[in-house]
Amino acid sequence: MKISESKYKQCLYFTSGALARKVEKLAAESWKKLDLSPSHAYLLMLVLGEPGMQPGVLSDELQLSPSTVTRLIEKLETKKLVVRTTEGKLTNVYPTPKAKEMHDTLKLCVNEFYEKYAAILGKEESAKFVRNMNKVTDQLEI
Amino acid sequence: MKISESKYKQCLYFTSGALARKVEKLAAESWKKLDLSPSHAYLLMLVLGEPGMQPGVLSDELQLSPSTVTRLIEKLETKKLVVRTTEGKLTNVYPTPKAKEMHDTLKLCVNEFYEKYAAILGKEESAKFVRNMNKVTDQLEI
DNA sequence: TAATTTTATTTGTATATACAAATATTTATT
DNA sequence: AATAAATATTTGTATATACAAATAAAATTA
Repeated sequence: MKISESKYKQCLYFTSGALARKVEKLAAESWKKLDLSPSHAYLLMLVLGEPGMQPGVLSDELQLSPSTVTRLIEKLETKKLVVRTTEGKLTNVYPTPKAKEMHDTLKLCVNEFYEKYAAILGKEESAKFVRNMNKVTDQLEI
Repeated sequence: MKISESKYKQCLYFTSGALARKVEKLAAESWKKLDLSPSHAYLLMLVLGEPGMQPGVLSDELQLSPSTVTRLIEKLETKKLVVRTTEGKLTNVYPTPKAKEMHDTLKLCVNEFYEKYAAILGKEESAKFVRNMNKVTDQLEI
């Protein structure tokens, strides 16, 4: 059943949830070849772009709670993709050589994902839609 | 940090996830007084509206996987809000008297939630936005 | 009618996520 | 300097969600 046929099609809760789950699935496909979930992949890319980035900053950038970020980092650590160093109350997260080797492939995956949805929604359309979602999300900030 | 300041602000994955989490939080507030999560509340309202509704139909309406619907029903069962009867391969889900007593309050909660986001986003704006999200979600159907 | 396929539902298991509390460190205040 | 407050991170625990496999029943086909 399409969401536009559901009884709750006018409800923001359902609509945003359903969209996120569908996008999640689409994104997951793009990173499956690297055996990473989208969240892990995005975190890793942030760390590759700025080695030593701290959990708090990652949490801000990823719009995820600090505890979630810790959990994501832990998993990437077991995969030997990042290492943590602690000095005082601060933690720095660094990519391993193994992660660095993956950098180009990661970029390709981002691009593949982008091309996939842009092909369906249209480049301009999807860009506009994303901007609109950001606006709404920021407005809902309490 | 606002999502519009994040490095991934142009990414559909992040954008849709962040929005859904924020909306989830907003919705959860509205149902907290009934000690229900939004998903449980919506499922319950479907069952109240059409007693005997089957898990498969609920799964369709809620845009959730069948197994997730089973889990939601199980929880509502332990709260004595629904009961299941099985005949053959079909299952029917019925609201209990306790659930029926809650019906009006549930409707109020839906309304409160709606008013809350409509006040922030504007009635027309939010309706348009929701329609647009549905369109995108349906397009992403694979 | 027997065998096969399809359909409906549940179960086992895994995941991402968050809240609240705990820990540890730094900064500010008195 | 000692105490208090703020900050950064992690841990314990709980949740919603889904996939894949299992179960069971109904519908179709041979």
